[in-house]
Amino acid sequence: MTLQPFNIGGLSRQTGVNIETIRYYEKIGLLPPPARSQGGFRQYEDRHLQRLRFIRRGRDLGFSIDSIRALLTLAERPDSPCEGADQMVLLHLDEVERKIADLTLLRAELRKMKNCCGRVVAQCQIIGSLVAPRE
Amino acid sequence: MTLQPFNIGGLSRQTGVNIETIRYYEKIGLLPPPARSQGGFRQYEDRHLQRLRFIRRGRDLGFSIDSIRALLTLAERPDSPCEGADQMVLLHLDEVERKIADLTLLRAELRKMKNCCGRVVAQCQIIGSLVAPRE
DNA sequence: CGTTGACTCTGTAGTGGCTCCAGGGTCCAT
DNA sequence: ATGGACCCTGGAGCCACTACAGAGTCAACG
Repeated sequence: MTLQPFNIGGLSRQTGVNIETIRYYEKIGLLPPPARSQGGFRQYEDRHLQRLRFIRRGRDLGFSIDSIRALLTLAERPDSPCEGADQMVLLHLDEVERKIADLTLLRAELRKMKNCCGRVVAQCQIIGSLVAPRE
Repeated sequence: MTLQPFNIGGLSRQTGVNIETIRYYEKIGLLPPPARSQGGFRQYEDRHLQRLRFIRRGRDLGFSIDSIRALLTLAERPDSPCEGADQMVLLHLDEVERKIADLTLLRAELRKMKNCCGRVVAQCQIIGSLVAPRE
């Protein structure tokens, strides 16, 4: 538990979130604006730290800003049903699985392409398969 | 072999590339500007079709616009050595493999998260793991 | 008390690769 | 001559940041 408020740099170090990104999150209303010092420096408290860690973790898991916004709203109402969260995870999981499938196909294509002729472009398999894909 | 020049809509249909995207490719110098009709319509020829198909295929394979530019330059010089193309494919393959690995980890995390409690947010595993990740 | 140097502020613009739109002009078949 | 499909340009918007300029603040040291 941090008792003293800290600057944006401290918050950045404690969360691994870029300073510019923190300010950006404030601008788009994801992180509440903190108090300011007399000179105008942002003074963060523990609640900001908690919230930013939540956001960071959500981003690391690949959730969009909008999804995180929804998850934060949910998290703030401990008595509300959590189907919404469940749905979002399932949706996102689907998306991730689709991406993995796509990239796996891509990888296969690229593996077919490599092992180039080693000579000149005219015989090059890579260029060739871009001009007309091998079936 | 198409003999008559065709409009942007025709080029779009033959390649599956959006009209707006075609104009964008022209603007960034990826597709050479075609002749124009008296009224100012773009009139494409076979070489544009070939080139755009190459671009499309490169994009489908996940290459960046810059990489495609380089590959096109290579493709235009049939006598040049094709190490460059080889390098680019290998680099891109590495990247794709890294992405697959990342997404696979992500998928595992998301699978751990799902099967939510089915009740309220206070006991919700999803929200919980965003607040403090399970180890 | 003054200076130094690390830190922070605001506002704006840029990234990639498109996509969308408004407000107009063109083309061609009827 | 007209209708409807097509096309034009220029600019803004998308996502989630990132980079920068030019200025101001803070705290420790001498």
